[in-house]
Amino acid sequence: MSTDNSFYITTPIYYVNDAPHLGHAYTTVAADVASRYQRMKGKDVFFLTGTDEHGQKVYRAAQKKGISPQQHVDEMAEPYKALWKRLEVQYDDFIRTTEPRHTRVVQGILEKLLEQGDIYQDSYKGWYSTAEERFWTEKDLIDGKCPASGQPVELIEENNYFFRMGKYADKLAQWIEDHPDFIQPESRKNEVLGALKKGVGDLCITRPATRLPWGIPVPWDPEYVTYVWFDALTNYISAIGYGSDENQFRRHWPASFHLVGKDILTTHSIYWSTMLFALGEEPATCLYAHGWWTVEGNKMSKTVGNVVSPHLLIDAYGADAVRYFLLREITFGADGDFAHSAFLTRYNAELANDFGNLAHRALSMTEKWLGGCVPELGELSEDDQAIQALAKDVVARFDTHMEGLRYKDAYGALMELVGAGNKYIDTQAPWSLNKAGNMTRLATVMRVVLEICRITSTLLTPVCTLRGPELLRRLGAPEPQLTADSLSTLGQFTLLSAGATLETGSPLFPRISELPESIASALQKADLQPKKTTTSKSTKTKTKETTVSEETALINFDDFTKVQFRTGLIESAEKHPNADRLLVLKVNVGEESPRTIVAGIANRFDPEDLPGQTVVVVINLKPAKLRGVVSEGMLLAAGGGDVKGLVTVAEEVDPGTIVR
RNA sequence: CGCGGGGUGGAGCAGUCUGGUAGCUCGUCGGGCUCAUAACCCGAAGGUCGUAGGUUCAAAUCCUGCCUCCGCAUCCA
Repeated sequence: MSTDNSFYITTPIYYVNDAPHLGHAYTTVAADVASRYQRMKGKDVFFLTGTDEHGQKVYRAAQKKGISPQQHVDEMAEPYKALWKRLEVQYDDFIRTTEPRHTRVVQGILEKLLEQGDIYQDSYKGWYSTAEERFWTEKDLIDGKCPASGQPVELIEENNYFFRMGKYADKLAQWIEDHPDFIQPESRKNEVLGALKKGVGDLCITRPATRLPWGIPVPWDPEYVTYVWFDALTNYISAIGYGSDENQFRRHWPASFHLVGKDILTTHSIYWSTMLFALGEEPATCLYAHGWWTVEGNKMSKTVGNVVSPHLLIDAYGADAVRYFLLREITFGADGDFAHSAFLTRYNAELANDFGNLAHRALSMTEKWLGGCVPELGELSEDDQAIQALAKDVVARFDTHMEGLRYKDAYGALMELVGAGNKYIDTQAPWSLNKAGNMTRLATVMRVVLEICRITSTLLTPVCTLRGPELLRRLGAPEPQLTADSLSTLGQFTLLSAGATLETGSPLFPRISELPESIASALQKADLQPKKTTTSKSTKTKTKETTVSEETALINFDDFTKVQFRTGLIESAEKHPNADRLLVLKVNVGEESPRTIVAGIANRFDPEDLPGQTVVVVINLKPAKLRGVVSEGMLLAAGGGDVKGLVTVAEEVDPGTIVR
């Protein structure tokens, strides 16, 4: 059993084949801030992240590059480590699932579970697509073919090993009931309970090595390798010495928090918890599922994602600001939108105007009128006592919120103190005290403000890892080392040492008045309008975006003439019977009978609005079947994945007129 | 009947579990201050909390129906 002083927090291990993006950064920064805060409080912190390195995709990517899978994953793990460094992420360990210390543990667990009868062999039957190298269920198939490739599938029956997950389902349901804080946020709890109610079968945990050569071998049967979840989830204990260093393991387990994206909550709660039950261990204290970011109102995709590439953000705004925004902008657990305009607003309002400016005015007034040293704290007035009480209250509330990973609320509380500090300066009017020559009172007032800066920057240090300590240094305050006791004294106005030299310096968080050039051009490339703060809903959806982007490789005129365009008159349009985004159109292109054309424009157009419109059609495109309907051509439309308008002809022309 | 999340002053959100004067940030308007990063402080305008009904002394909050938006999945020739 871990001690009360232990704080063990994990991120998911990220799949090496993917490039790190904002989502990865979000989870990891959240874990980092929590662990830094707990470390500051004197907890025995262990912060684990890492990479998931097995599987078909990795194997194939390595083959493509002509290197060994191990070489490949060695290379691919680096971008993660590099990003964490730039983002000021301070993990205690970075586990990779190809490391012997991990594979050994997985194999050990397999053997243990086999021995106690929780693993058995059975046959697995399914439709296998050689082209896609994966199984499909009966209802996935389209016309009995592979839905992805259209290639034939075959019914394969193969033996595999199964974990008796179902055996532990009831225990898990009970555990969730008995531990109301186990799954956070609470709204997610019902999701998991719902999944449990639907029934939990056993889990297939192997694949034949012939098909999946890149995985952890099943120790007693070299014909098989361990399949993804069983391998990956085990990282949370293999990294802390399970099966090898009992003392270390007991010191940290059970983990305080597993941070996961909401998409992998169910697997984590069900697969992982039942695995732990089978091993005779408790699950983590809390499984926290956070939400997803959209970008400028759009879901993340490759192009859209570039707009918020973590490196781009760090270059443009710096790690402190990025970290702060991620945790401050949205409720941890809920979804949120990353809009650069919102970023600037948040940064300017809170870090630059409110906090940075508070520190700057405090330091420069003290320098100007009191010789640039920490002044003595005199007798406290009523106002002083009020703000002192607020400071203590804010520290306490901040702590409560941080313990529950309610970052937004924690920083909100901190901003209350900052606001109170600004107001305090205004009401005390130190400039008047200076003019009146009331230096004793002036000293006290400035001391109070400086102490507020100290308190704020101390609590901000876990998230603003650069400027937080920087301000403390300028205040002549030592690096914060809190203990459970000192947390209660942190809010007092007596911790700076009178007489210590202050350093005003340049503003800590300079205002950013314009969207950085790099961001603006990324937005343009991705064809995204930077959201204006005042844009109303109606204009947002109706605005026609005409930006043309994409540099395309040049083609010959000959190449161009290969594509035949004709005008086409839409005669009818109806919804695709089997796909939400598709419309099935009959289009007259000057031939005897109209063509059937399937178009992915259902998001934009209602079927009844289309008949009678003249559009431009590619007529010599190879017919293709889309969700069961053959499409004999293609409509031209403006917009990439997101259709914005059809290409039409201004003058009236007959159907079938050549377009070039 | 695929799964899930929303609809709260101009914008973005909190509050909904545990009914009881509707809150925060930004923006707008007016005023103040001058130490400061064109910043800070004060005040004001602006919402019958999507809609219809129900329960209740009392509903943003509980119940039922409906409308609507958005993710995921199938899918964008």
